[in-house]
Amino acid sequence: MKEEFRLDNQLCFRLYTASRLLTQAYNPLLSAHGLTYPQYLVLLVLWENDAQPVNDIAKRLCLETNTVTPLVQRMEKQGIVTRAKGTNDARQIIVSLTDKGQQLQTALTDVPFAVGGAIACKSLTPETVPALFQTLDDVIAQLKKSLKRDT
Amino acid sequence: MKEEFRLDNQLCFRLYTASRLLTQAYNPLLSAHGLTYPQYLVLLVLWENDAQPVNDIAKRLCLETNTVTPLVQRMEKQGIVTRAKGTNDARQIIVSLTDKGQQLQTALTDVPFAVGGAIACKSLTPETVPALFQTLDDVIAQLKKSLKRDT
DNA sequence: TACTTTTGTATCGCGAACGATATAAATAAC
DNA sequence: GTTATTTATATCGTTCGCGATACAAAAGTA
Repeated sequence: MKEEFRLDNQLCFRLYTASRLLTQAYNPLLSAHGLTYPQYLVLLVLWENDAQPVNDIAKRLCLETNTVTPLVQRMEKQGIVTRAKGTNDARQIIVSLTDKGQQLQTALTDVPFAVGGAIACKSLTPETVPALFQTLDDVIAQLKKSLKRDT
Repeated sequence: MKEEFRLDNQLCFRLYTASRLLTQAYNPLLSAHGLTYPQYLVLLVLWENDAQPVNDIAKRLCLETNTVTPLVQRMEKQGIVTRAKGTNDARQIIVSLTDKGQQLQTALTDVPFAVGGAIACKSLTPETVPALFQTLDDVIAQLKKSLKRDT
């Protein structure tokens, strides 16, 4: 059994597991408002900048448009966002928050704190978190480059 | 716009993105052999310990059995593993590697190196990686505790 | 022994993710 | 100005991931 194949030596498995479990921690908080985690991400994007085309949302979340399109369509059905043809570019679909979508920000105020509580551990301190963020950002940037190259 | 809602302050979004992109880096290497990343994880588990019940595989990967069952069924169809009723406990399904499943380890020898190359960046050094692993393991352990509590 | 509870898999349904493909609008090339 | 190419979404098919549920085998209890 080669060392490189040991599950405990895999960065990807750790990221995969941490991501899934942390998403699960969000779940009860979000589903109480009829939301999924990816839908919450779309809300975070729109709360920062309302009225964006599908493509911009996808780029911001590093997702493909064929993931974002049905995601946003479901959110439209729930009355959280509206989808309207772009005026400058008729190909674009501009996604905007409805009042309900705006108000969700207030309803979800305590979500970041609740999740922060669920994840709090001695490895996550005001001193270590910035380094962790930096590392993950670096890895993400590097992967974007690598994945772009062999397209 | 509250600071806690900024996408750039979210640990979960970073983990989610890093996990997805790193999985994408595995994809061309694995799909060349008809494998997906979760199937590769099952292989890693079985290469470490062959002939395990579905439940043990699921626990090792922090997945539910209703995710692993169909995953393993697909691998059985591909002739990578076999599924047999347990002898001690007739409820268990013991998943074992076929010859083809064993041989895949040789065929995939260079996967860890190729992925290592795709992800190599200045934030990942022999000095920093252990700390990163430790932090992620800590976060995962903490989340397991938190998620178990409110069941 | 009979009855209840727990445990191990499996099935179902839905929402992601994403590769492949389609379509219309915008842009570039000629 | 017509044709070719690129760009922005959308649709389709497959595989996860997981909550809810079903069911049989095992373990515990009366």
